[in-house]
Amino acid sequence: MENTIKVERAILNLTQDDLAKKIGVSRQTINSIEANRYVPSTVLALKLSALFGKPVNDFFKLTKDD
Amino acid sequence: MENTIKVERAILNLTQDDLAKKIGVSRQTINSIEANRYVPSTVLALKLSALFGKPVNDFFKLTKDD
DNA sequence: TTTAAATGTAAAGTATATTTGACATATAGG
DNA sequence: CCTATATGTCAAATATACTTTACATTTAAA
Repeated sequence: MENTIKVERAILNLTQDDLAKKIGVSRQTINSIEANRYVPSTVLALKLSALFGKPVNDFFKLTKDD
Repeated sequence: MENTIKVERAILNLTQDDLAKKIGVSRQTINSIEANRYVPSTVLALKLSALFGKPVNDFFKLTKDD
C-alpha cells in the first residue's frame, strides 16, 4: 500500500505532530505511516479522510505487493 | 466505526467464506468485522473497495465512539 | 423432520499496529 | 555560529488484528 499523506499534510500546512494531535495518535505513528513502515487501521484512515475532506481512496492505494 | 459489508456482500451474492477467499482473509475475519468485533486494516478496506467497486467511505463510517 | 450450508462465536496463538521515550539529523532564522 | 522546530528512526512495551481449530445455532431445501 502507498499513501500521499505527506502531500495532504502540506496542503493543510500541518507538521507531523500537528496532524497526530488532530487525529489522536502519536507523532511516530504519522511518521511511520508516511514512511510505509506499517498499515494503519481503517478508523485512522477515516479520521484522515474527515480531516482532509477527501475519500480514503484518494490518499491510500493498493500496490502490487498487497 | 460501523459498516455495511453484509449489504455489499448480499448485492454480490457472496457468503462470508466466498468473500474471505476473494480478499485473502479467514471467514472469521469477515464475520468479526461484520459483527464489529474489531477494526480491519486499511489494506483490507481497500481490497473490499476494489471488490465492491465503491470507495471505502461508502461502506465504512466513523461513529461517535471513534 | 433430517441434512447440508451458512453463520455466530470462543479460545489460543502469531503478527503487527501503536505508544512512549530517547536520540540523531536536518533546516531555517536570529 | 547558535537555537528552536521538524523529521527520521530505534527499542521495548502494550494493544489489537488475524489465523486456526472447534463447536453451536440458524436456515433453506429435500
